[in-house]
Amino acid sequence: MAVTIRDVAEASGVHVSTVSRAFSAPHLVNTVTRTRVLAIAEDLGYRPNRAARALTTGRTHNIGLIVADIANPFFPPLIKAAQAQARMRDYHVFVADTDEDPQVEEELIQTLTKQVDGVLLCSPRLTNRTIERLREEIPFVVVNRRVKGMPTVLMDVGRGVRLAVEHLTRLGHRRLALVTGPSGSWTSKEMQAAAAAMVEADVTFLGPNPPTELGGLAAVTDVLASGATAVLAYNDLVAIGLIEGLAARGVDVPGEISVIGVDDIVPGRLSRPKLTTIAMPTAAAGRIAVDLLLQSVDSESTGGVTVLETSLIVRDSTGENRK
Amino acid sequence: MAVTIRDVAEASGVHVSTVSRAFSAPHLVNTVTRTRVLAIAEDLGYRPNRAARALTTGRTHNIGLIVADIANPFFPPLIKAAQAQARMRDYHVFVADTDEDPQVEEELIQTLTKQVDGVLLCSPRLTNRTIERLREEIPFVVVNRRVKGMPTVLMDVGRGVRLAVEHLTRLGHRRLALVTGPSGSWTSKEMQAAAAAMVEADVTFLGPNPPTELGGLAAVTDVLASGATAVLAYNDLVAIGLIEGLAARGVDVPGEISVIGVDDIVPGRLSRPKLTTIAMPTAAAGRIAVDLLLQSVDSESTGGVTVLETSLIVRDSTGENRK
DNA sequence: GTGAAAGCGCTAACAC
DNA sequence: GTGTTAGCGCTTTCAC
Repeated sequence: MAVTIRDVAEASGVHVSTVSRAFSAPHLVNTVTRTRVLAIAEDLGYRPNRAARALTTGRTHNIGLIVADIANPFFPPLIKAAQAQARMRDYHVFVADTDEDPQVEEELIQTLTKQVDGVLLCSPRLTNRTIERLREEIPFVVVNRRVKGMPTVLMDVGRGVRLAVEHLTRLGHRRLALVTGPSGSWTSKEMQAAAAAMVEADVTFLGPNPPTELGGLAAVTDVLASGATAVLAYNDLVAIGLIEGLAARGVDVPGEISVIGVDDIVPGRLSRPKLTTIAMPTAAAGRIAVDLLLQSVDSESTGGVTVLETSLIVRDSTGENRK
Repeated sequence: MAVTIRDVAEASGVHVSTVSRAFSAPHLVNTVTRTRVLAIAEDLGYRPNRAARALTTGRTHNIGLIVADIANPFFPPLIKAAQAQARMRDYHVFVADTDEDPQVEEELIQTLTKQVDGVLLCSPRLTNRTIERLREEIPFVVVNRRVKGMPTVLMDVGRGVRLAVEHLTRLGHRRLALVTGPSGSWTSKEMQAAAAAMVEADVTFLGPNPPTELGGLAAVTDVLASGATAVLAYNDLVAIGLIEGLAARGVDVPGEISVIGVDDIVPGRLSRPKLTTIAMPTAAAGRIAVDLLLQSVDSESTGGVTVLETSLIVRDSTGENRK
């Protein structure tokens, strides 16, 4: 077995409680004793057992991060940032993938609950009811979805949509299409609301669609039928599918139709034409969500909504309306 | 506090040890008692505290997964698969990102060690010495690197290279360039060895290069100077950078130069021309690595190398040599 | 400033 | 088949 607090105590000729204090309440122990104990601990390669500590303190120093799909390019930057921020604060993070299945999501939260101080829920598929019920057992922070009374991190896609529409109208586009996402998506609703409020352009809504390349591919016919000269897609994956589908029909992007995505995922930067997109600050969202979570862990904080700015990144998939 | 084993014991009028057994050794307890206890536990919403359990059993039912960079598109499918497999076996997984920093990597292993039964090291940046030393404290499985005496999961990129070269020679290419990766990369060495062994073609080695789009972009001049009509890149990111750089010089892919990548990441499927690539079975690697790890956790298994097949996916970035 | 003792939630001999 | 007891590694009163 690994070296325990008792080994350190024996080696330094003090009681275990003194060793414990040397680590978790240094000011309570004589400087000389402390430095000696710490030195011996270091020497022996002692590391406090966090799980054992958690048993008495009630703080595991772990958090859970639950996402719908790790492999969706939208999430990795968020996971990376959340994990980095957690590490900065001396927390470890369990990452779990629900495969978009609400039942798995609930099960995961349940089994994780005893081992973490809080859970980050990213784009949860659970009902609000269920989330509120589970909230009794463990603090949450929700990302990318609005849940009443719960700390929430949102990205202001509405602003991005306004910027995008302005960008397009400046390029002479008047007839726009919005290829929406899944019907349950908060982001999709926000986009629709923002687009509908714009008077500069005439926007047709096309959807709902799966939030994937295939979703975009399948929407091409409708887009063409709509007569729009510019399309705003639910996300970059859909936008890429759209561009691909248009190319297959011999329609040039941005020559004949302009396309804008949402998210700013890596493939969008790498595909050609490079995608103009509404950038979602996913890394910032991850970082901030962790801060909020740790904060709410030791302060019983009530809900509160943090909204992060989005921005428009103009690349090569948008151009002047030539019709 | 949440409901504990003691609450269940009281509510069911049995001793805690009976409740414990009802969960962890069901066959040792009378069927009637067991079902009653289980029912009451369910009723109370009791969930065994895994951390407390770990204290006595020595099994945390957690594993650690350490990767160099979560945001690198190569890893998410691996993480996803590993996590899914772990969940199937009732394990949770800590995911940590080292930011390519060996020191962070070691620190992470150290602090994780007490909370996990084993660690999955993906493309570790640590020296073999260090890994072997840390091996004393916790079981490892290493992915994507060869470490003596340690269970290892490798992907046979050599085979992929052979398939790629055959594909290219069949298309009439005789002068090839291999844009290598970072000097320390095991995969890069394997690729060089495999390419050097092919007699059908004349291969120029260009590198080392950073394993990124920028690395590819920067290698364009050398590629052009080499006179090669086809290029094999260290990975898809490099290949995409290469294609981009060639396009900037007015060189058409695959019209004038063919390009093949390695990995089969999402952006490669989405970029245009769609990338011909040597597909790395990352999901399978994650799944199998977890199995090996859990196996070695309770069997003191000695090292052993599992090699997974790669394959060539022909898409649109390769074509006939017209020179 | 330090030691002694109790206890966190659970499992694992050992009795009976 | 079930209760008793001890103890996993640690923190936290409470004495002294």
